[in-house]
Amino acid sequence: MTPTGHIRSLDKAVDIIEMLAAAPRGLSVREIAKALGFNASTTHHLVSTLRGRGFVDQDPETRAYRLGYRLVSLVNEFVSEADIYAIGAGPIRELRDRSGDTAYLTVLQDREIFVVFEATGVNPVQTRRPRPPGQSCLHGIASGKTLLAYLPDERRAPLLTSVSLARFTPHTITTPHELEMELAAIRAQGYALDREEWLVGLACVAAPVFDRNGACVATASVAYPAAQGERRDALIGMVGETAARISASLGYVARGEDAADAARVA
Amino acid sequence: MTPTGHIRSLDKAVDIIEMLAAAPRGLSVREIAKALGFNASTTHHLVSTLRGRGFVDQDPETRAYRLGYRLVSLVNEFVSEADIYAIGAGPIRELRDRSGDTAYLTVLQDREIFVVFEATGVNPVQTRRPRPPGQSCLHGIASGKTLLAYLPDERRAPLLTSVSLARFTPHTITTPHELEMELAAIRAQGYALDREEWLVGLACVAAPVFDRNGACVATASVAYPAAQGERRDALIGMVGETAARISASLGYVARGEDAADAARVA
DNA sequence: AATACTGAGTTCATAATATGAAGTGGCGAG
DNA sequence: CTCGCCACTTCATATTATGAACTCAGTATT
Repeated sequence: MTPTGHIRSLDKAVDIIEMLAAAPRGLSVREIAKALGFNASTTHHLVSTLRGRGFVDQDPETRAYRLGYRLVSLVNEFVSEADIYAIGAGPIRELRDRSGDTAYLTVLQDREIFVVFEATGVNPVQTRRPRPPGQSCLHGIASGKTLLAYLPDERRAPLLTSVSLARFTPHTITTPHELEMELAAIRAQGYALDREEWLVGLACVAAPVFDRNGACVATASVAYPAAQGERRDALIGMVGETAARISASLGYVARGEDAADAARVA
Repeated sequence: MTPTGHIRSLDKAVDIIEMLAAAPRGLSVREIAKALGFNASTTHHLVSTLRGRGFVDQDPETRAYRLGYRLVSLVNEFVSEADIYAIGAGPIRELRDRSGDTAYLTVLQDREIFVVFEATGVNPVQTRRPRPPGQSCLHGIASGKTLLAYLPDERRAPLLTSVSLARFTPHTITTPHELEMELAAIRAQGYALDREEWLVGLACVAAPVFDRNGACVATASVAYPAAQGERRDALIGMVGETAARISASLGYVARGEDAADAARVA
């Protein structure tokens, strides 16, 4: 169970940080110690060390501890400097390792889909075809449909009217109405499928990646042989987890209602 | 020097986290160990423990370590749930303890200034006066001027035209032009002063608090006897630090140019 | 007003554990 | 093929985190 060289005191410190993160109003040493089953003295030493580094703040009057400004600013500086590629490559490779399929990280640039990173899998699927020049394929692949689905209305509308809904296979969506229905379905379920719409024999699953402002800035996706239809649900799960993880690394927080929470006042 | 019960391994882990936060592209175990002067094995144990908790991510191919999604999401959840009061009260109390003066945390609600939290100091200053009903005092106090100064133009303009620039003392700013000049100066220097503009004998220093979107959502301020003019510069420093710290806790990152960095692609 | 709680922070002997030198295995360069 | 580099593991040992008991201060109870 325990990996080699697990450092206990650090593990405890992480427990404390996790606990404090879930308690915006702050906690006393005693509360932490009791909840986590630590000795009060040990807890105090740990918290005090964290406080010395600004990872934890203490209210000088109530003596309650709370997540510290240093930790918050550290993470936020990291998030604002990190780019999609640096953060996404690792999880996409893990997705490839878990699924065995080729996994992709894609973004929308201008009106073209762009593969930021690709981790080639061991399962053999043909995923490339001669690219008709000037023809966008946003409507024919899972990642393209995902990027379209989560685009703000004012950007999606012009794109939809100008994009040619070229047919690639018998399954390609070729009418604006069908496409709108499909995009709505994608938003409702949180992932997109490609059922041999771009290349016969090729199936895909894609899920949206959000940044800290809740904008869909990328997709995670895998391509697998359409013949292995029974793997679909498992892949949906994996792709969703991967996308959620990259989103979290970008500072995305799933919100209940709106984003105004952050600025609310007691 | 070392506070009681300083836990070394945790301190080292914090060093590692700080280092990783400054390296969005990731670092190898060796690089970390060399830079921090740790044994490679020790470093590996620490990093491995952090990885086990998701505080650090490892690229499965390059094996480079990077700040982990769990840590990022933890902090961002904390930030979006925490409110100004919970985060600001501690630092404001510390400001009071450092300065000896009464310290305030204020916000703008509708068109009125509202004291979210007040830490009463030991230095005696009269800070209250009979409040003329219906009369706003945004233009007469340091925190009010700060809130006005950092308001987006479209919100400031209507407020400035509707606010009555009532005179409270001989030093009160009473013309729209003077006020505009003052607000510009406040934005340029990053803090505001009140030179007996509201109450004779009362001086104030205020600095803006920003949230993660860069909006000024509050101010930190202190009130001190105008007779102690020589303390002004020291107070400006303290108030500025306090405000910066609260801003950092709210997820604010001072940005070089614009806020689009977060969404940039490699 | 005196007493008993409760909780933060400290102390210190000791058991527990992080440490780091040396070693393994895997990968890439020459 | 060999060498060197690096992530990772091992394990004996010295370092260090641990926790029972304590102090101190504030607050509730009698």
